[in-house]
Amino acid sequence: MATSAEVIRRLGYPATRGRGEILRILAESPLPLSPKEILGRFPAPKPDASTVYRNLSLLASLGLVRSVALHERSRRYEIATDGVHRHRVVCKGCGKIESFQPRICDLSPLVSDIRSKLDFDVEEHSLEFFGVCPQCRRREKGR
Amino acid sequence: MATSAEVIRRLGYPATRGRGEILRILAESPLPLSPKEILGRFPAPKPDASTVYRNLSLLASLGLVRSVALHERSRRYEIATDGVHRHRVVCKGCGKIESFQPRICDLSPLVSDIRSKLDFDVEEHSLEFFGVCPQCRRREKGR
DNA sequence: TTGCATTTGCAATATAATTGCAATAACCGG
DNA sequence: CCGGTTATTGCAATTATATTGCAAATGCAA
Repeated sequence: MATSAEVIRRLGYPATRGRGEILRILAESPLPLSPKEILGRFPAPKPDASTVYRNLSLLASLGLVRSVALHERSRRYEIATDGVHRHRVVCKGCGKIESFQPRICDLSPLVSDIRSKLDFDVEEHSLEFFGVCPQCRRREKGR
Repeated sequence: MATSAEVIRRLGYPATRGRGEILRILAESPLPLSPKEILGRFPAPKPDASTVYRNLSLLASLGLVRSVALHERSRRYEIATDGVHRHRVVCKGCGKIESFQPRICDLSPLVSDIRSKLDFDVEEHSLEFFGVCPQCRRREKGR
């Protein structure tokens, strides 16, 4: 099994400490993280924030991480584990985020629809759910 | 049919010029717009940007507009026409955005999955597609 | 038309992301 | 393992996006 350093090098870029740490931090997180959160989890010495931003852009362009848009001010990122596809559920009450791997995620009817109507080749999609978590539901009922 | 001013008033807020214009601008746009683009389409006298931000937040909390996250630096907004459900396709090459109304959008298997695994009540979802538009596909092939 | 509550414009501030440049770290060949 | 080359990093400045306090202006019900 290839280490993340090997993967980065094979793609033609130096495997610096920051790049390895970002991949490790994201791989260990069940939730997508913002650049600030990623920086917060760096072991000392922490790099500059600009380094984190630059590396996230690079890793995203290499397809090793993906950005996740949850209608927030800041972007989040998650590890792009090959073949593993994840979605998120965000609680409208408390903002809690849960990530899950769907048993099934068949959007092919939609993708064909897009193909025939708009002539776009769809390569990726991003699907997020918004709702109420069990805790907030109880709180709402209590009122 | 109720005017947008009536709808806003009925929800308990003064129907100011800015609010009406935002709803009109979004209703006339086939694509979701950023706050800056919305401001750009305002007829003179243009309001301050802060007014646009404040009103977008208010209208979103009232459910009259929805924010759309396309992995960009800024959020976009679209009109929340009752019962009409839309998705977007973004071209990775040129950034072109197309909006479409799916013939079918049945995510109920996923919603039940979320219900049983995470116990969240899902109320909304957000589904975006990323791919290559016909123009960019031709450009790529040409190379 | 008047009075009250809310919103607006303006300026200041906060937060997120990007950039230029000199110092530093990573990598390759020997 | 060592030096030379190249890319990256830290730092500071800058830009873009969004938020806030407050006095003046506006919306609207009576």
